[in-house]
Amino acid sequence: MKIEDEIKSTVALDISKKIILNVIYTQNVITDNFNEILKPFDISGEQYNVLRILRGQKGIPANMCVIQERMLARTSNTTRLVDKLLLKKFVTRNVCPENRRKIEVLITQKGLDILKELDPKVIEHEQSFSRNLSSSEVEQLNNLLEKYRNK
Amino acid sequence: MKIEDEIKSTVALDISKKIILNVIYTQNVITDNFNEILKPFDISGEQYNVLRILRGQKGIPANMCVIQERMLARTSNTTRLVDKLLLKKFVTRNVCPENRRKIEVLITQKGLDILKELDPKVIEHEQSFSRNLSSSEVEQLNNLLEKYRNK
DNA sequence: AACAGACATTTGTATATACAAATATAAAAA
DNA sequence: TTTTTATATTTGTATATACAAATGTCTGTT
Repeated sequence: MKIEDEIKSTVALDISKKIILNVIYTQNVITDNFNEILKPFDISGEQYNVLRILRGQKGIPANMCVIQERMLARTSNTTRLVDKLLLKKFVTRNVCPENRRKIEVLITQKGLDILKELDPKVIEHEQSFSRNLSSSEVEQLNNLLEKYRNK
Repeated sequence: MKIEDEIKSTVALDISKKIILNVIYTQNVITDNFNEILKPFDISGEQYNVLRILRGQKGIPANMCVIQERMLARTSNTTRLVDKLLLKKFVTRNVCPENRRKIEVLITQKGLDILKELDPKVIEHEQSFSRNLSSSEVEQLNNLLEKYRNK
């Protein structure tokens, strides 16, 4: 569906505006869809994102800065995000012995387990969208987005 | 900058995942940038969006449903959004005389004025991104996004 | 050792959002 | 006319987020 129809626009849109709306709207579709997947697991998209970062650390503890700079949306509150994960016992949190300003966050087995359970659903989610495009179109879309956003 | 670098990814990403991250990240860049523009005007992106919808009505009152279905992100709380605009006197709100379940929302002159002041800044914002692409690439990006998100 | 400045994280507060339940009105059915 | 169902919006509550200020720790300088 064209973006004008999605937002029931009555006037013709400038192409520059159309792209903006298209990117925002597409992101909404993706995340709404993804939240549906996460809902039964009682975990938010941001929390999932943090767990993924921690798994990617392969056992190396991550401190708050590291988590923050790897997140998609730089939130101002990594602390409370990790709090939630701690409550659910998906992570552990300890003061770093070498530098006590830092916090070492690690994913637990329980955290790894929930990620493992989610993995196939997440892959299916990702592919369900890219299946709409040919493999060269997928490449193109990636390149165009990267080129587009660079200020 | 490539998305892997933006999120400091250590592992190679699957192309389907890369697109997702690229769309989300690009949307973040766009909205962060846009919020900077809005900040001095003490108005949020959502509030701006509602004002645009109301201006598009060209004097025809909009009720809550209409506003909601034209918004990019279907928020569950149009009421409180309109409340904020009402406080700033950017809109008026009245019970619809024909159907008293409905609410008629109209943009005020003050609302039109702030939009007018924002117009050139918004256009510059939109174009600053699309200037990175040729006109055929802009078309392509639009088409690919529309094709991509359709489930 | 004492101090200044930088760094990493946390907390306070105000605002925003999500979701469910509640209210109010209208239209249709019994 | 009363009851039921649908529609439109609002409210309550819990959670999330943004931004600034505060806390605790470290490093280098005097």
